[in-house]
Amino acid sequence: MNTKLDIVFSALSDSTRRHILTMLLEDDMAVTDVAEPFEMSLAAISKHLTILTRSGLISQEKRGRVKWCKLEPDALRDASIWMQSFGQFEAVNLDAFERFLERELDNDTA
Amino acid sequence: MNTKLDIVFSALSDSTRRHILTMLLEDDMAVTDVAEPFEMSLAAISKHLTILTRSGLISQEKRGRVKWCKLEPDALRDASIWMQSFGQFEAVNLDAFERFLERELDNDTA
DNA sequence: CAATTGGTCAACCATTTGGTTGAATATGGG
DNA sequence: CCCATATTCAACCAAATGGTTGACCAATTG
Repeated sequence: MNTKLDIVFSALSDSTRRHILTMLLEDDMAVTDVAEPFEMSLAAISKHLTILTRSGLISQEKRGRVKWCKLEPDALRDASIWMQSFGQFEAVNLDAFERFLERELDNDTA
Repeated sequence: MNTKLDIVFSALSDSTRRHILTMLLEDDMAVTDVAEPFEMSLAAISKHLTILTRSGLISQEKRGRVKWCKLEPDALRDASIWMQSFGQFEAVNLDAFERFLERELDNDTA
């Protein structure tokens, strides 16, 4: 069985893809620009973006010859609910989160 | 690179393993009892439990010849923080969660 | 001790994953 | 029209994943 939850968690289990998601927090981006900071082929990034799209975590829209990638944070909803249940986590502290993100971007870049 | 977050999300991306986690919400269980409801070999479940242990989501302790499995919800903390950032989800509603879990257990069993 | 129970290990297998490269397909600009 | 740009496709590859079976080891019980 391959539920939505499988697909979302599996999409999140790769640090390149998580890094892409954090980049898209800033703004929508074209595929080529998403690929720029990574040391891997454009085709590889294109595949990652396909996986993210299948998971619903981003959407892609072609305008002219560029394909724009847009974060779709609602896709995390069910997964987040599933997870929170196990720990009853308090609401997230945004300062702590920014520090966390910096750490993530330093340690976790492809 | 294979960060902690990779390992946790990857552990969560399998519905058998998520089902095991929900079983362990009830109580600690022996490996054989964890395996009982699944239509797969004990060895397969043993592997899943190893993956969950490596991820920190559960711990295992051998007492006599029985190995007890225990949920370790703290392991979800960083992952949950990471996820919440993308949606600023409100604190989880426990009733909604119970409905969600029932759905999960009905649809998502191995 | 012998037999049973609980669990893992090892070897194997099919499928998926994450990457590569080179060709192909739009689309836009001069 | 021709060329450059943006992106995907196709074929390939190595490694990881999720499962199987049978042998194995450890602990309990009769």
